[in-house]
Amino acid sequence: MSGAAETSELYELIRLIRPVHRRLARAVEAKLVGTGISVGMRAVMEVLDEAGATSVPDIGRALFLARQQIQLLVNDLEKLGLIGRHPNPAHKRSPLFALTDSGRTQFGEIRAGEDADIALVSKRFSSAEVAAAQQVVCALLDHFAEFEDDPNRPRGLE
Amino acid sequence: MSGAAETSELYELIRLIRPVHRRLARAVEAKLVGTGISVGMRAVMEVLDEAGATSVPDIGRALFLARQQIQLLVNDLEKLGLIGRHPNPAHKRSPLFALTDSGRTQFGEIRAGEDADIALVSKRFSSAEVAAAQQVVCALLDHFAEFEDDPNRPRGLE
DNA sequence: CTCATAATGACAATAATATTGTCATTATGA
DNA sequence: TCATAATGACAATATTATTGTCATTATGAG
Repeated sequence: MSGAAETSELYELIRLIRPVHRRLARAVEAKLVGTGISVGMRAVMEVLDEAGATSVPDIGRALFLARQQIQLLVNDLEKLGLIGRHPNPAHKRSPLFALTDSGRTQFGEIRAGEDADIALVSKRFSSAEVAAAQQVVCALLDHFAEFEDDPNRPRGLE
Repeated sequence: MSGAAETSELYELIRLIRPVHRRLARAVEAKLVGTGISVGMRAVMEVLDEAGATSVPDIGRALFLARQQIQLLVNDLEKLGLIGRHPNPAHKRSPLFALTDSGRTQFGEIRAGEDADIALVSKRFSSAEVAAAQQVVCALLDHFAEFEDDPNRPRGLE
């Protein structure tokens, strides 16, 4: 095993984050043209597909976004019939939202199209390389949470 | 060496990109408070620090941003005296911009502060791990360029 | 050299995303 | 019971990014 990485190596990785974020967003957007689904709406569908019925604030926490932002996306998704609301046993005013059959079908098609592209890249790398990338990026996410004034974080004593 | 990565592994990495981008931007921003320098202006300074005197369109290409965006940032940086213009032998109307002494000093201080944070993360990983991460993310950047309608790309025949 | 084409600065408008604020209502927990 | 936190709803704003236009200057093909 080689020694600790140089700071400059990680810095070069960080410099790639903004451009790659823009390009991924564009790629996702390109596959959504004509569906009436935005990138944000797709992100909410992703959470619901993975976690099942979820409240608006919890979706926000999963996506590191403010609940106000999520509320708008959820409203749009409900209008399109892609998600539906269900009683929340834990909170009378805050319903749970889950994908409808239509929503699940459409999201599956979207994901299948995306995976076709992702597979082209993933096959060029070993499992270990992708895993390392994920761990490093995840560490960045954790470390730089210190500057986050997350409006959704559960408030303890303060 | 293990075999090719699963698509799902790379997908999980991709899901981290947006949140980590936001957090890194916030972290950068936090260190710029009080300097009058924005994240965008800092990005331009980074290009000039690395590449030396550069024209506005070339800065845009380096950052994958439209020249119109760069022009605004460059105007602001010039007003602050952080960059200065120099004649461009290759183009009469398009001057080259370079960091002034003041700009170079300030950028150096900014980078030093950033590196202190980055070092805390980089020391947790091997050089090979960070290199793998960089290669994977770079491959994503390359691959998803297909959806890019880059307004700055040099036009060939079309 | 001439001329069509591309690049550039400048200005403008818009869109998309993200952030912040507020308030009435409902839950939660001490 | 009561102070505190969470939530939906509505609103405003900020930031970033994108797109459009036009006059001027370069560039390169012929």
